[in-house]
Amino acid sequence: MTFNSLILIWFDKNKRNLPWRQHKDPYKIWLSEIILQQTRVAQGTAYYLRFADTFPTVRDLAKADETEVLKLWQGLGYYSRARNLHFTAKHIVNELNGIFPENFKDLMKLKGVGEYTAAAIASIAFDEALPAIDGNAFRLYARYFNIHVDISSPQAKKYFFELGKQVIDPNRPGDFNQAVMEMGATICVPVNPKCGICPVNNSCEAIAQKTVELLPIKSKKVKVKQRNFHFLDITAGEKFLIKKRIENDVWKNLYNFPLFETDSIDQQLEELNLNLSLIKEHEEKHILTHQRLQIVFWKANVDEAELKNLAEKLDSEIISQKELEKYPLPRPMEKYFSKKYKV
DNA sequence: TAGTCGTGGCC
DNA sequence: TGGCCAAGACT
Repeated sequence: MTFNSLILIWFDKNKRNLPWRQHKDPYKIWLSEIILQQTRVAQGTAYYLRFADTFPTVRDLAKADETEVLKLWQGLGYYSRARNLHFTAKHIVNELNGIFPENFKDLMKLKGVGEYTAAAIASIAFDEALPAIDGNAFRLYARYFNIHVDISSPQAKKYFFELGKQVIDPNRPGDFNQAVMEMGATICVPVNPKCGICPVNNSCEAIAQKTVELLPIKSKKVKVKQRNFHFLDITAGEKFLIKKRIENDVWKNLYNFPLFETDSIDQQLEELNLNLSLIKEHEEKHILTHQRLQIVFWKANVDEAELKNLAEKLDSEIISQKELEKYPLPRPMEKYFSKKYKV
């Protein structure tokens, strides 16, 4: 039997019952694909259910404020996905008359939709026979065909896309793409792949050549930058300061305490002529893909007049605990508050 | 095109 | 523990 018929048979028998597989609504397919970018099904599913429930149609999403969308996205990471999701929803409603693009070429024009996502939506929602090449597809194809092309090289995408076009099942392109991904996510996993129960182990070239553990080849390594964050929890009674992150940096358009990024918080306060007595409340390191953040939470109790004064100086807002439900927060801030207000 | 963007799970 | 990686896209 051929590669595609074997994995489709396997998929029909073993596919997981995931909520976005219950319909062909392109909006919901798009929503699920954006949420699942660089995200495991186990982590993304709850977010998908919340979004689908809160915004059942693209018009509902377009009507929302970006802050509301980011709040619902809080904790999922890669927040540009949420910003682009919202931008694109408005674009579809306002410029495309609320009609979702129905082919790969037009889907590619949407912000936040690249080759993978366009192919996934086109194949799943509109039966267009184009391969969706994600990390799973790279790995499964690299092993099955014993391909030693560096998947972090620019040519790799094109190479695997062309390969995928040759093996995709034109009658069931959406199921084929999902079968490839599901195989990669559950059988052909990066470490200790389950070759013993793999439906294509008889014809897998990497098994034959004993190269399974070597593939796929990926040369690019990430450089990790070290940063020191000092968050200031400046409170007067129930109120404290919070500030929107508008710069192009991590957590853009989310909110955090007034922040000083410095080796010496004392020196920083002196330079700004701020006379604050700070108590170290909490310290932790927070790991991001390209950054290692050393975070210190400082607390300062002030009176209401001083809080107002500092809000102006630090370009911040004054809010209270109850209002936090509207403010999207980076994970460390979320954890800090959940500890602070714990019963 | 190389760097950047989160969080969590696994070994 | 630390490194790797996940249904990638943007600049």
